[in-house]
Amino acid sequence: MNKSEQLSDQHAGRSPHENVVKAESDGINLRTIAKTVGVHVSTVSRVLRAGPESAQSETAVRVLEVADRLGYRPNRVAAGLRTSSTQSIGVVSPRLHDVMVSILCHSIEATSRYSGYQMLLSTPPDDMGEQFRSVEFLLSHRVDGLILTSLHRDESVFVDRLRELPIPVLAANRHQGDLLPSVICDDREGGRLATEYLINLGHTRIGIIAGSRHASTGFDRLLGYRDALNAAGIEIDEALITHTDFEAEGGVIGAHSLLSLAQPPTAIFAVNDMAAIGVLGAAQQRGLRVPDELSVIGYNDIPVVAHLPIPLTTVHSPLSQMGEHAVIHLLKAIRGERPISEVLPVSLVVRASTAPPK
Amino acid sequence: MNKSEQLSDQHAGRSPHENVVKAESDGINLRTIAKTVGVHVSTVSRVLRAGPESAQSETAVRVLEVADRLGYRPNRVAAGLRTSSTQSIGVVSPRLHDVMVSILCHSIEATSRYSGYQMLLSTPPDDMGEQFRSVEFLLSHRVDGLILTSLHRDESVFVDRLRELPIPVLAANRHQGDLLPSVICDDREGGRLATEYLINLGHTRIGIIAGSRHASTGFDRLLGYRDALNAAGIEIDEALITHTDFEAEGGVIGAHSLLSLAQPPTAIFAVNDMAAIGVLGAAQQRGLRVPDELSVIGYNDIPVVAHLPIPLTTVHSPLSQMGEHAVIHLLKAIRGERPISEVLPVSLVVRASTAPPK
DNA sequence: TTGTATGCGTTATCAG
DNA sequence: CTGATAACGCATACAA
Repeated sequence: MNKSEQLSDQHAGRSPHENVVKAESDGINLRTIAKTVGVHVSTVSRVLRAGPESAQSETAVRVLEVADRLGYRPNRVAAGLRTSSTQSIGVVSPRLHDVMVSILCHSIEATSRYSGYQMLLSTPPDDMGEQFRSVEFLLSHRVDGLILTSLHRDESVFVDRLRELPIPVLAANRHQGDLLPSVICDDREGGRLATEYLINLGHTRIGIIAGSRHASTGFDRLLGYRDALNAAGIEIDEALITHTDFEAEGGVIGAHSLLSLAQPPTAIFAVNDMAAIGVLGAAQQRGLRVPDELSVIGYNDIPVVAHLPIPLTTVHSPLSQMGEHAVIHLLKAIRGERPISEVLPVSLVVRASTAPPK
Repeated sequence: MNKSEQLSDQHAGRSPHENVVKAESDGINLRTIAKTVGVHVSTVSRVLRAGPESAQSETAVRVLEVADRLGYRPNRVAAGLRTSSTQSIGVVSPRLHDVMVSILCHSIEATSRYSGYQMLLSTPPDDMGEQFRSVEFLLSHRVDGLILTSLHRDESVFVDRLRELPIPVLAANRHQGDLLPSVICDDREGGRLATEYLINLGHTRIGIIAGSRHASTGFDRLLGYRDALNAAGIEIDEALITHTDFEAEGGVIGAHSLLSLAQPPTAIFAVNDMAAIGVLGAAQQRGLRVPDELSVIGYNDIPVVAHLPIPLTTVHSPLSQMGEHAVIHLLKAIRGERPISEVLPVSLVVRASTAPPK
């Protein structure tokens, strides 16, 4: 598809002479080719842009051949200035160190690259002010569209500003009601699934570590938790609901706080896997055997949890699919289509960290 | 430092009128400002480029004020075309889903952004052919420099091509001898430290899961392993050396293969933490208690391993520092300084997964 | 099918 | 200190 990509093989078995050519290749542009072939720049531009398959004329073939030989690499910066399309998308994604986030970004990048787009990634601190600075930064690089993976709830000021931008903006992972088109996983249903499973095992006192208050993911999973308890006719004890961050440390702290209650829970639902790992650690510290004395359930199904000494029961979020779909939707919006939202289905993965209460 | 960043606050409490202005701000460029103020474009360019602190003349102040009011965002694409410097760096980093890699990229991005540079990230499959395609792709976007975090050993063809590029190229994490400047951690010393510690505990049969053969990290850590055994006068049993990938799955497989030996090891050194987690899982499956019946030591000290039910003894690699220094060195090279290499010191972190053999 | 001319937004050079 | 002009590399409307 892209000229320069196809050319890359050319250099594999090159002769000393071609080496010299290559050394000069920094400055190979349309004009160089035009001069070499003896045609006008615009002709070269047209031929190269049409691609090898549609090389009808004699000149076209010569142009392609010379471009190949000189190792021409199109200058997307110049093209971008002219067409005001840089073939790049900006991604604002705090907390890249979180596996869940890095898997998402991995997928976003792979899908973009496959579509001929370059990802410009910014991973600022997780507050909307910093995120908006990243947006401004990416905008100055004239990205064609934006994906934000870490929106905050109730920050309509920033969302309003995002909506005013001259390029399509898409939310992934976390959403903002209907204010921005989004591709997310069905967090509410996932929270319900996890809680319902624990209830079916016989648990009635179920603690939840609900993550950061500003994340729609944790918020929606908590809604699902309430849904399941309500459906089962179990009264909700607000003391069993605790908020922390999404790190293992938060899981440790949250678990200790829950397990120190007068009537401690027999099961804990952590709304992300890292926190669940922290819960496992806290249980160990308190001499509680998992799952016999405490059931633990996580969320997201990051790869490591299947390989823990006690493999974790968790809710599987299709993270790669979420990234892929986010890019697909964004590219459609860039091409002028009306952006649409999507909610991806999740599923429960039962492993060894859950059992009936004793 | 950057104009547009400072301006972002302007819109926080804007009036309806300014809203209208903002809606048109897509097309705000130097010419717009020049026309509004009544000066020439080049004047505007100079003033804006000089910054607010050096606003001497009356005109300069007016220009700045208008730029502010109109919400001017400099077009780095256009500037890049003119100056042939896009204020961006390309990063080729396969395996972004690996926490170790994502922490490194997180740090690279943060340092770049802090320095006014944008990171263009590509995370292709981990083979040099794909990586070189990514390089070509980034080159077409005219990045000012490149960082590669996943070089392969003995692929001098590709390294030669990298050396011929018209921009500075730096290796991070993995190196290629002295062929490319690099910022890495002291993997050989880390491997030695880990092995020496096990030897001092009394272990003599120490298995090693050495990762992929093409990674200098695993290779160097294996060298350190040999160093320590040699120094202790322990003969090296090649049967105790196994190669897998860097995933938990590989650790499981490697551990089972080692523990099935006629004379199984009493300790296993996995050259990365995820593999070590896999070893813990395999031990569990075989009913081996860690650390009493099997000592396990990992590598890198990714955050999760401190919170495992059996906190992992491991070698701490300064990953964030590595990313930071890589960017600093690369930016120096971009400014024309001679690129230098660096080897960062590592340290042993003793936790609960290691003990004397029974 | 090919050539001509123009402009994308910015910066740099030079003259005033 | 400011203004005029050209150029970066490419794409396109238009004319031939």
